[in-house]
Amino acid sequence: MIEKQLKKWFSTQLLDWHATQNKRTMPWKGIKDAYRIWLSEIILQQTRVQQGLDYYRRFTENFPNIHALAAADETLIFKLWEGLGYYSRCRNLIITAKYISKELGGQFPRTQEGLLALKGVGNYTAAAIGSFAFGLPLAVVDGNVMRVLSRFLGIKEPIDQPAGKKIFEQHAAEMLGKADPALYNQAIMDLGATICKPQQPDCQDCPLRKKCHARVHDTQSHFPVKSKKILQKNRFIHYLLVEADGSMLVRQRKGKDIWQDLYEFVLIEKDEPADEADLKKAGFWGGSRQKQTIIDISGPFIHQLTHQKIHARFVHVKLEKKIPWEGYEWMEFKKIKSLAFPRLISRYLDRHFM
DNA sequence: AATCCGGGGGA
DNA sequence: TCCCCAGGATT
Repeated sequence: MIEKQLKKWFSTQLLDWHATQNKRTMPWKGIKDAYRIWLSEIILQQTRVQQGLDYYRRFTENFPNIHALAAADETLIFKLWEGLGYYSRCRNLIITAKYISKELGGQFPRTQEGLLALKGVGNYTAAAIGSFAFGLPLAVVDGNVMRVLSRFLGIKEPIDQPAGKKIFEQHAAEMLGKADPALYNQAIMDLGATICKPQQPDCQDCPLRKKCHARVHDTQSHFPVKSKKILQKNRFIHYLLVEADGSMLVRQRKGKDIWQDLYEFVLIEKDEPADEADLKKAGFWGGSRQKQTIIDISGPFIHQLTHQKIHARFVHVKLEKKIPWEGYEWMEFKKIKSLAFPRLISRYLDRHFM
């Protein structure tokens, strides 16, 4: 149980800092439009504000309201999401837009349970939408909040385990300044992002420094505690860009692997990297084909993901005419430009094609 | 509870 | 390199 006095001091200091010192500005800050708040929160999941800004701008320009998004072409939505990562967010965005537009008449749920029922909306996002749009007394718990609270209260529960996460949610709910939940939530996240940073926090500028456990004990770097280390896998993928008559072979990725719903070219994955001689053999790509001209063989691209290190090479070949290719379809250049590709591929395309 | 899902930027 | 970002879904 946290002392009432301490909670009061915490939120008072926080809100005073927010009103007088906090210079952070963002397009969605302070607005009450649930659609735009939801959109910004989905974009910002595990994504830095700086990285999300342009995506937010493009989405709001193309889809000014929930009905516009619900009625939009999926391919275009994915194209606008291209490069942002975590593509299931985009899939869920589409599902939720249609659901709210068609089933709820365009009105967002105004309760925590209703918000949590939306695809792609978890505890954090439900609290964010609920407090920002509707003033519900729900405490947001994101990476910023857990860092601030772990340091201030000296909480050593690991933030990357469900049990620890629950502890933080309980503390966050208790600390929440209920007079203005939206303002409080905004303030604590901004403080975490600009002052109480992961490395080298600016404690001298922090309004909470006098009673901060980590500051008092000079143990800022010990918080928050994480228990797991991420295992990484190496993958060796080779893309054959088959061109004929102004078209190329592509397919949409399905299944549980990375890049679900995005497009790709003819994929050959091996346990080891292929050398240039392999890449020139038709057999490497699955059988003998008609006469082909190799236009380009790229050097290795390294593409680093959270759980995987991908080693990729591209081979661009030209055929005299289009032939069927199991699992892939021929698509004109013009249409290819409207498809969403993984960053790995779009980087190659930017450099060699479009 | 453990694991997976992207891409980028800062130290 | 490593860390971590306005997390959530799946297994």
